[in-house]
Amino acid sequence: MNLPHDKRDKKDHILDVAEKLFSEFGYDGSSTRHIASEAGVNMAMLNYYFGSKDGLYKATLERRIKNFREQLVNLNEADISSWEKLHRCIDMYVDRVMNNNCFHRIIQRELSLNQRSETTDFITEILLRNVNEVKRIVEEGIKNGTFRKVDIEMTIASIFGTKYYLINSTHIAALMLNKDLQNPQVMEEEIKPRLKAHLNDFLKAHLTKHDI
Amino acid sequence: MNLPHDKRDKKDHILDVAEKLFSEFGYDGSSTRHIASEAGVNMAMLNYYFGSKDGLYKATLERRIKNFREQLVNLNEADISSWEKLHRCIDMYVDRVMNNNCFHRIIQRELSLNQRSETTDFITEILLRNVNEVKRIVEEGIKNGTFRKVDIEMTIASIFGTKYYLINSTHIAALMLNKDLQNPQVMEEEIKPRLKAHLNDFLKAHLTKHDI
DNA sequence: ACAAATCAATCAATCGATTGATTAGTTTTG
DNA sequence: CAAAACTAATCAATCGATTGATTGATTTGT
Repeated sequence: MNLPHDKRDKKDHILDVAEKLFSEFGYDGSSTRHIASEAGVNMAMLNYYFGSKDGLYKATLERRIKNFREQLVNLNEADISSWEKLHRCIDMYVDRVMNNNCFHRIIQRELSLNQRSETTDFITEILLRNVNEVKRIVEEGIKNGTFRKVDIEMTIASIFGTKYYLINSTHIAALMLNKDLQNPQVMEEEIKPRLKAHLNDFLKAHLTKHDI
Repeated sequence: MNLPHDKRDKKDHILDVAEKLFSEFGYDGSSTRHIASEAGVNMAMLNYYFGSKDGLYKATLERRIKNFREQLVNLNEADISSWEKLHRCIDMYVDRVMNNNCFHRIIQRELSLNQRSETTDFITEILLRNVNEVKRIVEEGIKNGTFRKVDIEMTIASIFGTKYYLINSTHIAALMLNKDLQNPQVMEEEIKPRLKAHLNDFLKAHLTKHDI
């Protein structure tokens, strides 16, 4: 329960706490009272600042999504090989996901609920850009003969699914890897480079045209 | 709202409805009133049959888990190649997951919540068996020289993550694939064989010892 | 064989607790 | 002092759960 220093810090502090609790207990599982007490503020402040619980929820999402948008890079123009594009894309993507794993847990759960809302559509639209970026790179690589012909969509499912498994099935992944995935240092120094290495390694094997 | 014929059918009917709603809205998002009305029974019947909401929840899980246990096959003894073991394992696994995607959505969400409970531990234990089964096959394949040396745990994360992406990120996956993933027939006739083909294809490329 | 007793199944009504939200009043700040 | 920031108290609504009553079928007693 770190006490904030000024107003800006305070709102951000509340958002930090809310994001953490939403990621742990889900939207319905996180009561406004719980969030307020955990953040060390009066319950009414949540409505004062964010209007409603839903407003608070959306605020936690929009804060990250804004950051998301800024980081969107266009690798299309780059005069580099398809391999290099893929390599850089994975590098950026893994960094982004691993550094905001609470946020990604939230949106993952949001997408796994079948109820379609404006929030869901919004998130879907954002994530679809990542998908299409990777898709374009692989398609181009196949077209220019660099890559082997593979099931592109399923390949993408494997790429994105691998990181989903690591950050959304923490319990099992932690037992399997025998690592403490709650520890940020372990994530940063061990898991992140290992995930990058694996994705690059498996994509190399998967996309390379081996002996016919 | 199909009306059941006898008591057994009725309990099963309630479990069917509960499973569907839990998978759609989550545990906290599914009220007992909603479940009861959707199942066409009086609210009190849920407590009468299952003791509590939590009891109903566990009953939905245990019904499938029981089935899970029965399907657990030991591929260890089989006198077949590592490739064949892996192939059969994936085949069984994909079938099982795709045929019970509501159930798998529930347990996946359960694992993504950070709160450890007896239910969580129970599920973790079950799923860990699948992980270890695959792990053993790959380890053995590497040891006897059939497979290339790879990051085993990350490879497993890719296998399980791929299906996870398809059934838990339905919105995005559906847009990416341009398929109706809510349609059971599409899942059965198109997605399932395609996923199997992809997993086998990518694992072949990934685990084969190519030119040194 | 037949009434009495017992049972599981079901219902409407309602319980206390908790939810998100709001109010009216107080303190802080510029 | 006036606006912004904050609080305690309280709101109606909904939550999961329980109650007592009723039904229809089954079992028991004679």
